Amino acid sequence: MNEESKAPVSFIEQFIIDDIREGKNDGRVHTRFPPEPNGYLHIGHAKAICLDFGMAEKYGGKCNLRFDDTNPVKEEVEYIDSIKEDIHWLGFDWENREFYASDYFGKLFEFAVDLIKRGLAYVDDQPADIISTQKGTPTRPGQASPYRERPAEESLDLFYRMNEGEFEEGSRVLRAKIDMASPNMHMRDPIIYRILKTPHHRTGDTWKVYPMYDFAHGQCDYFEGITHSLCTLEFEIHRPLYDWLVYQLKTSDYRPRQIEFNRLNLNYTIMSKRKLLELVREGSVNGWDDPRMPTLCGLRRRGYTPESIKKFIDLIGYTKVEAINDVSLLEHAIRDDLNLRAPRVFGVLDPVKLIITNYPEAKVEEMDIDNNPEDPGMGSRKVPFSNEIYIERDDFMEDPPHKYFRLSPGTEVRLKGAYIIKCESFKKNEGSGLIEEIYCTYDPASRSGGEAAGRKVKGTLHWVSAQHAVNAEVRLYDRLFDHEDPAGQKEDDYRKFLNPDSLKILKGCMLEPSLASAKPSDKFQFQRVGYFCADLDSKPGSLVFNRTVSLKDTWAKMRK
RNA sequence: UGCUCCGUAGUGUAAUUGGCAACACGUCUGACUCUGGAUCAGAAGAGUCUAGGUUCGAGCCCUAGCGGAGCAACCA
Repeated sequence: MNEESKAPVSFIEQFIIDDIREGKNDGRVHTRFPPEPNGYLHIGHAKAICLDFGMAEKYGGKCNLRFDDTNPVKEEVEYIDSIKEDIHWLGFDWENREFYASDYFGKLFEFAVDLIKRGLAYVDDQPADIISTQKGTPTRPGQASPYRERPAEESLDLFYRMNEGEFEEGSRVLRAKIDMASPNMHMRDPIIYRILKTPHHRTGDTWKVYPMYDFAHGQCDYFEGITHSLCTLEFEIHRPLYDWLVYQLKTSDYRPRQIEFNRLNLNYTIMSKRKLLELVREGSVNGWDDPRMPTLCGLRRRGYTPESIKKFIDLIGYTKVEAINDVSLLEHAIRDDLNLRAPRVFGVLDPVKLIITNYPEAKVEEMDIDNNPEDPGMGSRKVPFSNEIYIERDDFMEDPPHKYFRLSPGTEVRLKGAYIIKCESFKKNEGSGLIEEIYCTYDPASRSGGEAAGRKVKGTLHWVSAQHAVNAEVRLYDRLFDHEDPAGQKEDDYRKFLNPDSLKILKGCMLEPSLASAKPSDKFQFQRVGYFCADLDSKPGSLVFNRTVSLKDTWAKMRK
């Protein structure tokens, strides 16, 4: 027996625990993740993936990957590979259980035939708008279709002919015969099969009729032996239909159970696949994997790790409350993760030249600097130091305000891993007001690790030797929208809230030479600045880094 | 004016058979630091949507309201 964890479990996990204890379905746990291949996975899907695969893993069960491909008009093969890649990236595996709803088209068709024979389904010859108005409204019961009592043999004949391609799309549908007066709209003789002549990406033109979601999902669960069918809240109202269909299908005591949880919402972004597609098509972002996108490929390119995403999802939990999560929690999760594993490096984003006037011009020293103070095991590296260096423009002020700990005329500051320097003078372009060069002297005895190294100074700066620096482009990403809930504004289109400053491209950034060999997706902490990762576009000689997330900055906060 | 679901600090979650409302993020202090950003310590912040009821005792149970979300695609 494993020792029980004391952490509280979600209501879903509690259901699973109870079901196991009661011996339901022989105590099996078998879940499924059922994406529709019509777009890229986003962090909201990650929440479902972590639950589906996570519960199976934790309770010794299995989780199937099942593509929900019942609508050939909307679905494309191109998405299938990206979906599989993203799930694997998160660290989950479905082994050989890669299924498709279309695998079951034959069995589903047979089941439909069976329902017709049992008088539980009928072909309706009416057009969509008539069927729709006959359905009534949530407050008013529906009316029976004139075809509702049509003989089974007639429906059967028509259904077969529908599938032969004899009838036009939209001319006839197959409906379950349930209850036109049900307070639940989904029980008012739902359409279960429609005619579609678009070829299917897997079954080609074998079929001319395709099952609707409601007629496929629960039955597929049943065919696969799924025990816990976990989905989002909006399917709650479908559950009676799910149960009704499974009841008609069942041949034993085994029953899959649908449980609904809240979807993931994040502030300052949108999660709708349709809108994300619009952003891509309209060029508001540079593709599905734009680092500003909440897609898994976007987050990956941005520098997020799978561990950080799982941690975040773990933190927000599963409930039935429609919640809007704060991005700062996501940012906390990635900082927390990268803090332990990202090597520290020096990168000057907005360089200004600093000349150490008493340091020999031709001299170069190799400074030994820790790769990660959080983890001595990560070792150290040599960083060249010389008389001309770059520091951050922000790190010098001609007229510093109170509590400014950085460099200004007459003050001292520590160059991280090197010497203490004192600003003696500076050169300013009188036209632009821009500082062009800063002149300092250094204290040779203050070298890190040296005899007088213990001397305290208020500030420590990062720096890069000018002659050794490698040039790079740095992309500063910020939230995609400047409104907390861009999609929730009734009056305004979400596009109105696109943040014009969501991407700032910096050229001519100066990085320490060790970064010259950085490979795409390598992650670093640019000390005092933030976490960065080499972009897919990065190549030796033309380096590109993405800012994943900035470090917390109390100075910046003080200035507000 | 139907049905279903949901209302706990700013945000997200806890509070296993009713027992002084807890944790994380965020915010604010302070300490420490060769990352102002790590870390550590501490603080503020809800009396659990409202009103009744049951009970010695209710966030948990009951009733009635109020508020929010979802449901009327040949989408999933």
